[in-house]
Amino acid sequence: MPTKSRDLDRVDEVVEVALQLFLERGYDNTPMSLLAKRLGLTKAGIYHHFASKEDLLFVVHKTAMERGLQPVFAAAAREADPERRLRIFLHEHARMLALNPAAMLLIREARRLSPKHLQEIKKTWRRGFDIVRDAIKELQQQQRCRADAAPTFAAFAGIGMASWIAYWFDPARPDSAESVARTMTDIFIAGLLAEPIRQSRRSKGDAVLAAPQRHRRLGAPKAVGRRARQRA
Amino acid sequence: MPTKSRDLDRVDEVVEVALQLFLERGYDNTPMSLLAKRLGLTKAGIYHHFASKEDLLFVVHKTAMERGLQPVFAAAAREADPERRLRIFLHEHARMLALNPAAMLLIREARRLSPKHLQEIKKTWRRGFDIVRDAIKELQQQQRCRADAAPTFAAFAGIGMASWIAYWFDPARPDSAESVARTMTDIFIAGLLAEPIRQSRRSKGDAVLAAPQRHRRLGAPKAVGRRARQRA
DNA sequence: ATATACAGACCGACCGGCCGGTAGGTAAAG
DNA sequence: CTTTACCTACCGGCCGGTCGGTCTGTATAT
Repeated sequence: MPTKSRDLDRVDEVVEVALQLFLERGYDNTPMSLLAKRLGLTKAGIYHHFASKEDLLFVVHKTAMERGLQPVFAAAAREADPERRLRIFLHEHARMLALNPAAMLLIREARRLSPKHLQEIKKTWRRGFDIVRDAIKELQQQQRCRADAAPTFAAFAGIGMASWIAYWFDPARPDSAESVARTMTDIFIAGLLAEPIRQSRRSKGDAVLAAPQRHRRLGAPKAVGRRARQRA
Repeated sequence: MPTKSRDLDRVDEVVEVALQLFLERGYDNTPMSLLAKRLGLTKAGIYHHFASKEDLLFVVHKTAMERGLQPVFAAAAREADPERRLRIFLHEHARMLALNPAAMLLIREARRLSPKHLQEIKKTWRRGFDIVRDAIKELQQQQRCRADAAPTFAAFAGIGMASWIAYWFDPARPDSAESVARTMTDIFIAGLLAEPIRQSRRSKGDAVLAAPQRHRRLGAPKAVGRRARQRA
């Protein structure tokens, strides 16, 4: 007796399984036929609910954002003090990524979206970034943190630190999520609030860094070639 | 007069163009036929040099690691003092990712490698991670930095902060690479060396964080479903 | 110096299979 | 009788990979 409410669930069900599959195998490497099989229906059945594969990816993205990022933004926005706001954002962002690794889809598969859809998704990312950067700006205006760090770079540093969690955190150990989030937030905030100590301008450490080692971008490496060993 | 040396170059040439293409379009989304066209030869021509597409990806990976990561490791390994070693590693790592965005392939496409190849590539990543973690451990043993941070988490924090650069840095503005690297390194080292100030155990800021907001992992969101608007 | 022999680099044509997507029908609910 | 939610059957095209062969440069025997 599949009625109205049951049908609505179907769409969410597809999104849920697609999210999982795209996450495990990657969007490009996930055929619609496999998704259909996992759902116990056929490709045509899915295309009854979604106009295209890319459209499905977009809905998956929106769902993941709503579930993962939006609560983090909301928690931070409630706080007036910039230091605490920053702390809350980074802490919640880190914890979210540790506990909800599905958020990594937002990082990995965003570029498979059509330009128009990508733009919409990026708008949300931007909102989060602005929360962090503005908090840092406020702290600088109130002379409560180092002035030698460009807010944009510092913001990317904090967000990146936390975002990287998705790449290494073991979801089987959710107990340590809190500890990881705490450690990262503490280090970042402490580093941001610290005096720029620059230990005795031109120390030995700086000397090494002052000699900018060139990075080759193109050009011949030694000899990487490996002949094909087929039809042996 | 294409002689011996010219032929060896061919393999590198393929790797170079493949690197570029995999980076721009993604491994799964790059047909061998396109790669062939860019090189001015045919698919069969490529398969004369490489046993399979995955094999090519592996060689591309090895090349990118040799060119991007290895020099960073080497620069850090030369330094005896753990603080300066850490500083050099993070600084060079950040600068490398900003100036050589091709390194992002190592992050993005690693999981398309076969298990055996993936394992080998991961070994190199691990070496870099150990350099950072060990430096932090040394600093703790010498009581030169905060003892409340697990070296593993702190290491991931520092590396993540820098690695994230690949996602946002604009390669068209290479002048700011140095500044970005400097900012991130400064913040991280300062935060690591800082006293764990934990402002008055159980302050208001902590209270918010102490109420761990649950993250849904699965389950029904509000109503994300969008009927397909095809065959309108 | 010329004929012979071989090897590596490469091409045109092709294959089996999969992939995104669709046309047309069916069964059930309202 | 219409709408919704599917399914069966299929299409055109692309994709990784292969096969048989060709061309070119070089090494060797005479």
